[in-house]
Amino acid sequence: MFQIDLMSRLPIYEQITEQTKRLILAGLLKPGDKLPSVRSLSATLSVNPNTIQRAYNDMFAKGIAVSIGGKGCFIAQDALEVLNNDAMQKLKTLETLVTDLKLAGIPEQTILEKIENVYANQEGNFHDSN
Amino acid sequence: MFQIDLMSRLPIYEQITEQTKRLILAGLLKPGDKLPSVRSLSATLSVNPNTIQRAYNDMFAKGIAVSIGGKGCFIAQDALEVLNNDAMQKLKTLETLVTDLKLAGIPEQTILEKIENVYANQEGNFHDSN
Amino acid sequence: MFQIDLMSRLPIYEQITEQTKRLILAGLLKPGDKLPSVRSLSATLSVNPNTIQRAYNDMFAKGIAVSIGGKGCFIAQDALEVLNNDAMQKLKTLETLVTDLKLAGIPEQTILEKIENVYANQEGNFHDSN
Amino acid sequence: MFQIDLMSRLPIYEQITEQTKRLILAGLLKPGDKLPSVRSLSATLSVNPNTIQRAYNDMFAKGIAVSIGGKGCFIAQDALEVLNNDAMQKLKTLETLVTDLKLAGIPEQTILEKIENVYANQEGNFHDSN
DNA sequence: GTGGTCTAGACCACG
DNA sequence: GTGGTCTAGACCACT
Repeated sequence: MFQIDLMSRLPIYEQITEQTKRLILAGLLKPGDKLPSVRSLSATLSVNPNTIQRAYNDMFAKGIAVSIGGKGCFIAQDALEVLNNDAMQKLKTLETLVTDLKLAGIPEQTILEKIENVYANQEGNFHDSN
Repeated sequence: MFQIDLMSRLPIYEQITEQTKRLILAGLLKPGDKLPSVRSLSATLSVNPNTIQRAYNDMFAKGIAVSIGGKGCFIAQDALEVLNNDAMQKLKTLETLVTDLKLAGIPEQTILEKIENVYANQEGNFHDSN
Repeated sequence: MFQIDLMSRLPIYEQITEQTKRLILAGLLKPGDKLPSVRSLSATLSVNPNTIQRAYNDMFAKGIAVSIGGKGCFIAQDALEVLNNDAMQKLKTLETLVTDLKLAGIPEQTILEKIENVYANQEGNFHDSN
Repeated sequence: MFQIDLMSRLPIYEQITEQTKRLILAGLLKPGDKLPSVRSLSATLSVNPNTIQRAYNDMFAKGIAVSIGGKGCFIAQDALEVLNNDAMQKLKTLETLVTDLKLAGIPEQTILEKIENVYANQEGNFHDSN
């Protein structure tokens, strides 16, 4: 379910947050769905339970997930709203990235082709009807 | 010459490296140009000299700049090659970013417009013929 | 009869205790009245029977309810005394809360209006003569 | 500077967050002020550095404080905005608290007197001119 | 069983 | 020196 890169500059707990976000955007996790328990995910990923807990706390703080007493952790009902705000920020990142590419002499056509490819590919596209 | 954001997650020394790269791409710094001395830049930016030194070491390691004993630091002759490789990596980053935006339900048109805007804007555009 | 909020930081068993207190204060439950059986309340609220039992134990310990072997659970005769002590504690909580609001720059008038509103509203007001 | 109650139901890290909030509201900490270092506060309070770190992370997430590289942690520039939102929530809490007190038979006059006392007391009142 | 908190101690990156 | 991350292991509260 999750793929951890120990060498990444991104801390493990943020990797889990990020991947959870993507699973939600991809429709593989929906609001109300249960997340794996701290201990089980800890075992699956061979990561300390504290680190998993921290990832979950991170998601609680961001409003992506909620914790229910001795029951477990669940995707928040309004997780999608949070993720939409995220997308707005990413659009800005894209702008500076493209500016860099332009300065580096990359022709506009090259970039447009990349984008065509992404949008032409239907894999993982669960939101067409939304 | 440089603009440091103390709040950024990007370490200060990397901010200096990144901005130097942009100045080169923008043509404001050319191979052979002299970089400010560690002490003067330290004073200008109100940044610890160690941090400036680290930024310069970073650029030496990447082949963007060279140190000439007793004379100072200069933009490397083959700095532009290095920056071209950089651009290739950024193209990949762009691809995952666009994939995320697609999943978030951002329409392709929105992204294409952003790119149009960047390329339509002639500011700082010194490398059209590359 | 009870309204459980699974998301609340307040444990479920305390939510039941608190709401029982309010029902007593509102006069909807009187000393000697029978409380629902653990099993039936468990079913009604879709809450684990252990949790209901814990809530009842909580109320026994506080002197709000009593268990009569084989018959069921009942509101204690001196439940109202217990609740009066409760009110004294809440007055202290109110004081620190108002202190915080004052520090936050909330004008006294705003708070006085809130209180006026509560006392002006006659709903559920069964104890005016106490 | 901080007062920790190990027996409180409120976790230590939240006690630190809460007390920091009050210090800000009281004007004893202003935006831009430096918070004690993780290690020094850890020593002062005899609390594990991890716990202090968690408290600080909590404040970062809430926008009350910011962390600057190897420099230290500081009160965020817009901390006061965050605290104002906090006050709005507390006003709601006040309302339910007063409702409880009314039900418990506490006369309105008693409550009004309490509030008079708080607002009459000028101690720690740094915001009169704001 | 679940999540939540805390301690202890190590290591890294940044300034 | 600073903060940030992670592991290991313990303990508690709630369901």
